[in-house]
Amino acid sequence: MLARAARRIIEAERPLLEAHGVSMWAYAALTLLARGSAPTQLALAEAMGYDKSRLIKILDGLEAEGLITRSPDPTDRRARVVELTAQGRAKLAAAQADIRRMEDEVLAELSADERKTLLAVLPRL
Amino acid sequence: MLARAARRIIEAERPLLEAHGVSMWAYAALTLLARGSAPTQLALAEAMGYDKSRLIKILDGLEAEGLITRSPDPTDRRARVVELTAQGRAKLAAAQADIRRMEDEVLAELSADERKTLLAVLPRL
DNA sequence: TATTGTTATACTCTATAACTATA
DNA sequence: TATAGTTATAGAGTATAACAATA
Repeated sequence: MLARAARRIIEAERPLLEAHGVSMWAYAALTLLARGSAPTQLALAEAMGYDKSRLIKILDGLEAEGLITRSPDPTDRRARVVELTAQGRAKLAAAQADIRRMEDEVLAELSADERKTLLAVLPRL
Repeated sequence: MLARAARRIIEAERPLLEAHGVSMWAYAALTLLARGSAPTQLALAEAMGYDKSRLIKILDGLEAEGLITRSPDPTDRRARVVELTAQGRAKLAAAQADIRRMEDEVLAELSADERKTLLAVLPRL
């Protein structure tokens, strides 16, 4: 049931993200970067539950579009600090607005109590 | 959040299913066949949200292991009726028991009310 | 002509191991 | 020697179209 619900949401997200020209994983990366809790590529990959080697081409694309910057970490020159640009923040905000709208439509199928419980429970699973 | 929760459950399922020698999609097929609501291969594929051409090798495997039978539909000789064998039912029951145990452990993290609401809400999403 | 099951093929996604540069 | 980022490659998963048999 979880997988089915997740697939439904992902399918609903796909056209919205495509309209903004970002893939699902790119969107996930932007979202986590906006939180600022994953400064380095490895930390970001782990936070996303993604592989560091697969993350590279995602970041390559985002960097080429000017949505993020990669700069060497002064305290450890092996590592690279990934940061959102102003464009990146704008793109994320625009995409998030569309997705929130879609999510609100889906959640409207539930009662207020159900919505509350679902949103409280999901992060704990 | 949905995708993350679904992934967690799927990861927890993987070793259990492997111990029984069935893949995730094979398990899904067995589960739907047990309900008897998807008699033909096409109906089964649609019920699983899977592609009919990908389903073939799943069924090939299940048939080779003696867990299902494929027989021509007398009313439409293009179609094949897929049915669980006694072995198939036994295999499914054994796997389901392990998975239910795992699910109970996960759900034990929630309160009774939360469990009830979650299980009522998920099928509707 | 359309549909069921099947096969083949191309394409994407994923996992793994190696390489570099730093530590 | 170990780690962060990168690259390359092989394998699994997926999508698509074509085909034979039947409707």
